[in-house]
Amino acid sequence: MSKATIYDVAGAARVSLATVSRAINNPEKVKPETRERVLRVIEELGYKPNAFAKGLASRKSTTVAVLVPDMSRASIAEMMNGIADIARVYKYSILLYILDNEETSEEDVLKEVVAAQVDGMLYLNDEITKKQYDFLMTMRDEYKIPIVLTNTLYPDSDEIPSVSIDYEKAGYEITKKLVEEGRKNIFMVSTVRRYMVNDQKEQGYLRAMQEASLEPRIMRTSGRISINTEHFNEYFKNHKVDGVVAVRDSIAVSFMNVARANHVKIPEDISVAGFQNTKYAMLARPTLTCVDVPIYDIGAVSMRVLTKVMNQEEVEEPTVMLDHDIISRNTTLNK
Amino acid sequence: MSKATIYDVAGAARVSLATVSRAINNPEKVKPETRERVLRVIEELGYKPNAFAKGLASRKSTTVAVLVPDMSRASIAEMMNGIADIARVYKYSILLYILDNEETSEEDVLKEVVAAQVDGMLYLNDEITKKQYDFLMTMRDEYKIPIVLTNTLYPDSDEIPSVSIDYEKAGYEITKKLVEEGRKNIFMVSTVRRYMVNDQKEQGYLRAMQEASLEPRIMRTSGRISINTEHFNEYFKNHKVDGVVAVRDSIAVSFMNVARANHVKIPEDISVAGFQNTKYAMLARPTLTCVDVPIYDIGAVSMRVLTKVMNQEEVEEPTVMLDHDIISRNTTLNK
DNA sequence: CTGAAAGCGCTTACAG
DNA sequence: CTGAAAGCGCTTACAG
Repeated sequence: MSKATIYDVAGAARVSLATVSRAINNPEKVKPETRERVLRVIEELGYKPNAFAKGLASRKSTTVAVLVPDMSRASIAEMMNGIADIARVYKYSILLYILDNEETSEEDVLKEVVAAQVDGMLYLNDEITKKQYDFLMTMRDEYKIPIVLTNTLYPDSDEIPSVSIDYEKAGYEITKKLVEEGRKNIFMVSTVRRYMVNDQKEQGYLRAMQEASLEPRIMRTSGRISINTEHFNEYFKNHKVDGVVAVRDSIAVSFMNVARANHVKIPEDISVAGFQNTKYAMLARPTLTCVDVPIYDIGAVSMRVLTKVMNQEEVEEPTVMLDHDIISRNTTLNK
Repeated sequence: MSKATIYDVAGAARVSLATVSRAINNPEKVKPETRERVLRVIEELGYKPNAFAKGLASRKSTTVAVLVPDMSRASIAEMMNGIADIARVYKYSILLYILDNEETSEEDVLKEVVAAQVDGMLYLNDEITKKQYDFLMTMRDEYKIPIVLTNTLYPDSDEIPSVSIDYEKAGYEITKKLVEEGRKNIFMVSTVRRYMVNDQKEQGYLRAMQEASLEPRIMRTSGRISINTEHFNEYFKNHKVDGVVAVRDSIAVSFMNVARANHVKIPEDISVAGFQNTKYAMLARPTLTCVDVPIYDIGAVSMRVLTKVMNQEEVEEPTVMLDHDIISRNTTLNK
C-alpha cells in the first residue's frame, strides 16, 4: 500500500491527526489505550511519517551533512563507518557531500548544505584554510548550523569543536623512537598539499629533532606512487638517510620499495615508520612500524560530540584528542 | 539574515511567489526581464529554496539513497566518488546508509529509505540473497522507488538494472592467462562469505580450468590477514600450488607474503593474480598482476542509469557490463 | 488527554 | 507572461 498518511492513521484509529503525531513524538502525552490503538494502526498500515512534511513543520531534519574530500582515502572511508554507527544510534540520517570535483567550489557545496536544512555538519576536509574556517564560522553563526571538525583542526582556535588525536605529539613520539635507535639523518616525508594534520605531524617531528640537536629535513611529495618513485630515487643520490617518518603508511611503503630497489636494507640501514596503521602496514614486507590512529573512533566520537552540540548540551572540551598508540613492527630496530 | 524565503524574494523583486518559483524551475515560462530581476534578487539575498518545502510540494526529493555495506572497503569508497560526481551533475543529493551495524537489519534500513522519500536508490551490497532481492522488487513495485544495483547482480534476473563488469569473463581470462603460462595447479582464493561478484569470478575460473582439463580447487578464506596467514601456511604443507587467482588484491598480496615466507619464488614457482587494481597491487613487491576493474566508472554509470530510470527514460540494457583490462605485472611470467 | 486550526515554504493547475 | 489560491503532510501552541 503505497504511502499511508497521518490522516489515514487518524481515520483508522478514530482520533485526530494531532493525537497521532503525539503518539509518535510525545507518547507520554497520550493516554495509554489511545496510544496503543494508534501504534497498532501505524503498524498495520506500515505508516512512516513523510520526512519532508515533518522537516518542514518542525524545522528539524534529523539529518546531518558529512563533508569529505575524496572518499577513496582509506582514513575517510573508515571514519564514515564510525560516523554512521553513532548517527544511527541517535536516529540521524547522513547527507554525504564529496568535494573531489574540480568544477564545484567548496563554498557552493556549503551553500547546498545550508539549503538542505541539516541539523548539523561534520567537516572532514583537512586542507582547511583561513577563508574556509571563516566561512564555517559564518555558517554556524548566521544559519545556526552546529559544526564539528573530524580528524582535522584549525590551529590556535577552539571556536569550532574538533575531534582527532594529538598529531603533534604522535609526530614527536615516532620521531623520538628513531632518534633513540641512534638514527641521525631522519627525514620526514610529508605531502605537497598542506593538510592540517600533516602540519601537526611535522611540528612534532621538528620538536623531536631539535631536542636531539639533529638537523630536520622535510621532503614533500605528491600522493602518486609513480611521481614518488622518481622523487625518492633522486633523494638517494644526494642525501644520507638512515631514518624516515612518512605521514601516511602508503607513502612509507612506497619509500621502502624504492629504498630496497637501491639495495638498502630495512631496518638495518634505514628505519621507516608511517601513520595510520592501515592494511598497507600489515601487508608490506617488512611489516611497517607506525602510529596507530583510532580512525573509527574519531568518526564515532565526532558524531557524538555533534549530537551534543545539536541538543545544546554542555560540551566539556571543544577540542577532543583521542589516544593513539605506536605499533612497533619490522621496519624499525627496537621493539 | 538567516534564511530568506521565497516571499522575501517575491517582495524584493515585486512579483508573486509563483513567478519566483517559475524563474527558478521553469525559466522559459518567465519574461526575460522579470526573470533576470528575480535572479538578481535571489543572488543578493543569498536565497536557497528550502529543500523540505520543495520536496513536500513537488513530491520529488532530488535525493537518492546509496546503500553500502562496510564503507572501508576500497572498492566501495572509490565507487562513491563516481556516484557523487554524477549525482552532482544531475543535482541529486546523496543519503548514505551503511549496513555494517550488526543490530540493524537490512530490512529496517530499507524501510527508512522509503520514509526518506528518496527518488531512487543505488544498492551496493553484493551479498544479496533471494529474500533481499524480493524485498527490493517490492520496494520498486509498491513504493515506486527506482533501484539500480551497483557492482553486484542477481543471477538470471534483469528485473532490476545493474552495472558492473563481466566478472565471469574476467575470472575466465585471468585464469586462462595462468594456464597459458603452463601452470597446472591453479587455485582460486575466494571468500567465505558469498558475494555475488566473487561467485561470478569463481564461475569464470571453473570454466577456464575445465576447458584446460585441469582440476579446479577453490579455497575460501576470511578477509582478515591474521586468519589468512594460518590458512595459507597449512595449504602449503598439503598441496602443490603453482598458480593463484585471488578475488581481491589484498588477498593476493597476503598470500604472496606467506608464500615468500615459505621460500617460494614469485613468479618463478608460483604465478599470482588479483582483482581490482588497487594501490596494494602497485605497492606490493613483486608488483601484482591483476584484473583492472573500472570501479569509479561503475559508480558513475550506475548513477547515470538511475537518473534515466527516475526520469522514466528508455534504458536500453538493464544489465550494463563495462569493459575491464588485465594488467600484467611481475607476479606472472608472461607480459 | 484530545481536537481544531494555523502554519512551515514551497509547487502547480487554473484564470486571466 | 503573471497572480491568487489550494494543497503537499506534518507539528504545535491554544482551548477545552
